[in-house]
Order: sequence, then structure tokens, then C-alpha cells
Amino acid sequence: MTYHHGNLRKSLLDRAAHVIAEQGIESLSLRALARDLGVSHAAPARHFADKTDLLRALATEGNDRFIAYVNAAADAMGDDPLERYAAMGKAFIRFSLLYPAFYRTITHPDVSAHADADLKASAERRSLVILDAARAAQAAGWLADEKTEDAVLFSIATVRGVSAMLSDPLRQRHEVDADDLIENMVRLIIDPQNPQRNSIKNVKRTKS
Amino acid sequence: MTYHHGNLRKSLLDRAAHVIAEQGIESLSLRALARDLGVSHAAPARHFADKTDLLRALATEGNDRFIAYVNAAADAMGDDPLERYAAMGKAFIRFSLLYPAFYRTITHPDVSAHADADLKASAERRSLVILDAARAAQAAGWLADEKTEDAVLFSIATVRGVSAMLSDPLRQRHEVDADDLIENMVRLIIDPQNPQRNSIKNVKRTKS
DNA sequence: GCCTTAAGTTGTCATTGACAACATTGGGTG
DNA sequence: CACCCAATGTTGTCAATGACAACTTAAGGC
Repeated sequence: MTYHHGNLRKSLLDRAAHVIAEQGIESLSLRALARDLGVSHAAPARHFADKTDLLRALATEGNDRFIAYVNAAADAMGDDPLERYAAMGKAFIRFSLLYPAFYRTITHPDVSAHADADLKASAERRSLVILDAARAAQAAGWLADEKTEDAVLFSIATVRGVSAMLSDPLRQRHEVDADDLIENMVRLIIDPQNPQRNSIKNVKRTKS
Repeated sequence: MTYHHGNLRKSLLDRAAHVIAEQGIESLSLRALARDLGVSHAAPARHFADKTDLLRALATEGNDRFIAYVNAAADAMGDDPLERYAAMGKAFIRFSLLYPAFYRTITHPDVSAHADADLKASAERRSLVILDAARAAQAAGWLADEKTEDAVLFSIATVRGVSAMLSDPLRQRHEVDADDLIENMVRLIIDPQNPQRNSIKNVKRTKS
């Protein structure tokens, strides 16, 4: 038993992520965390000023992981902007299911409300990744008539809502394959196979 | 000062809704509630077994208010199923902004996780209201090719996501008119003026 | 090798949720 | 009409928690 833990900060974050994934953010207790790591109840204070500070750090890390995960999915898809944007939408939802602790922390209102500069910056980076991809998709015809801001809000809102509903304990009756569901939901936002489905202007043009 | 408060249960629920709207669910404290109402710290226990029990009751009431609010919006719109469904979508988002306490409680994972029979029943009623309206809209051409389950999930997810993002402290930069935004978002789900926008089958048909 | 300082510890306090034991009151019943 | 009893509210207490203060250890730069 060494007096100094060695890597307490990272251990705290890891353990916190584990607890949050298992029992939710509400059940997170700094003292329980300390106990789990075999460390005194005040040790966490050396690394995180208070509980919110730990959650802030977790959310910041979560944002960066999110960006990496979503970018990887887009890059794996190739160059087509529509396919890339669709892949990012699917990756968004999968990230929320794969790393529920990070996702819940990122979207937790109480954490956002007490964001510091680091967290705000990472949230900004995250927004930009989506925004850029959305612009490219619009240039390729997706919702070409909509303001970019609206198109982005619409698509993020939808995947965010799907993520929330897939994690909602009261809605777990879906025994449907999650992958099929995700595929369908994203196709309703952007369908690379049917680009004209995505633009009101195009629809009108084919009519006249 | 009477020994008996007279209407403590309702007062607790009202005050709790007020506190949640102001400071969020996390900040809710039974003892603070009791203090606010000039009652002893153990009085709430006579009406709610524990904190979750109070939130459960609030969520159940919230579900019923939600149903009434959304139904009223649909009925105000007339008989057209597409217009009705669009009105319900807008009402969903507005409800979340107008009654944030109820909305946050309804969608709070911790509350859902500890739902009792009453809460489950009210959530079920709420789902049915949407489901019926969605079926009618599909019969009128909206996403006619999609499974009803998918169409419902898509539309609820989107309005739910919009609600979440409009309440996200980190995204408050929108000084856009909320009504315009809501209008646009719902139009992207269902556009009564352009029904063919809503169906992949129709799009294909106009092409051939 | 020292000694500064980051990292960890023990101790304490106020707040909270939960529970137990007791007090008050009003309405139904004999 | 009086009684009593169940609903409602109160005081007291406990364990858990977050936060803070004062003290201790050891690790790395000089």
C-alpha cells in the first residue's frame, strides 16, 4: 500500500464513468468513489474542487471522445457528403448507447449549466464538426432550401431524441434490432439513396 | 396558524414544480420544501414516502397535463390529420418550454426508472395519444411507407430533441424567435402544405 | 541530501433523506 | 353528543454526503 495512489485523477474519472453507466449520475458520490479506490474521503478534493468539477472534466473528455468517434465513422464512409453525414448521425446514436456515462454527462443540464471555459470549448468543437459536415451535405442537396442552422438543429435534435428514447427505461419494450432502428431513423433525416426526398425544392421541381 | 396545513400535498407539488423550474430537479430538497411551506421537516413524509415518490406524482400529473395540452392544440386545428399532427408536434415543444418542471420530471431517467403503476399508465396514455394521431397522419399520406412505429419514434424523437436543445444552457445563443424555430422544425417532420415531401413512395412516383 | 510542494489523511460541520415516537385534530360512530 | 381513532403534523435522531480546515507523507528538482 503506497501512500500516494499514483494516478488518482484518472482512476476517479474511470470509476465515475463506470458508476454513472451502472446507476446514473444522481447516484454518484465522491465518498463512495474514494472508498472504491481505497483512498480517504477527502482525497478526491485534491483533483476536483467539487462534484460538479469532476462531472465537468468527464463531460470535456466525453466531448473529445465523441468527436473522435463520429469523425472516425465519417472517414470510414468515404467522401460522399450525404453518406458521411448519415454515418455521423448513426455514430451519434451509437456513441450514446456505447458510452452512456459520457453521453449522459455531456447532455446533463446541471453540468452544462456550470460549464467552465474548457467544457465550453469542447462543446464548441463538437458543434463545429457537425456544422461543417451539414454544410457539405447541404451543398450536395440535402435540405438545400433550409437555413443551415435549421437543418443542423433538426438533425441533431432527432438523433438526440432517438438516443434519449433508446435509453428511456419506460420505453424499453423495443426488442427491435437497434441497428435497424438507427438505420431507419437516420434515413428519415437524410437518405443518400434518395437525395430528392430531402429537399422541398427538388420535390416541387419534379412536379412542375 | 393551524396545526394542520389543510392542503399540504398539493402545496408540496406546486412548490416542487416551482423549485424545479427555477433550479432544476437536482436542487429539490424535501426539507427546503417543508421550510418554504412553514411546516416541519418530516411533514412531507405523510404524503410522499420519499423524494422519488413526490417526483413520481409530479410526473404523473405532468403526463395528464401534457395530454390535455396537446389534445387541445390538435382540436383547435380542426380535422385534417396532417395539420393535427403538426399542431401536436408544436404543442409538444411548447409544453416543454411552458412547463419545464413537468417536462423535465416526465423525461428524467431516474423518475422513469422508478415508475409505479400510475406513472406507467399515464405514460402509456400519453403514447397512445401520439400513436393514434400518427396513424391518422399516415393514412393521409405522411411517411406512408414507414412502419408506424418508426414514424412515431422519428417524430417524437425530433420534437423531444428540439425541446432538449432549446432548454440546453450551452445552446442558448439562439436569439431566434422560438415560434419560428418550432414552426420550421415541425415542418421538417410533417409539412401539411407539401404532403409529398413526406413520403418516399410519392417522390418516386413523381419521378417515373 | 534537502526541502518545497503536490498528494493524501484525519477531523469536523451543516445539510439532507429516512425513520421512529409522540402530539393534535376533525369526522364518523356508538 | 361525546368519544375515539385515523389522518396529519411535530420533535428527535441517525447515517450519508459534500465541503472545508489542519496536519502528514513522499517524490522530484535544486
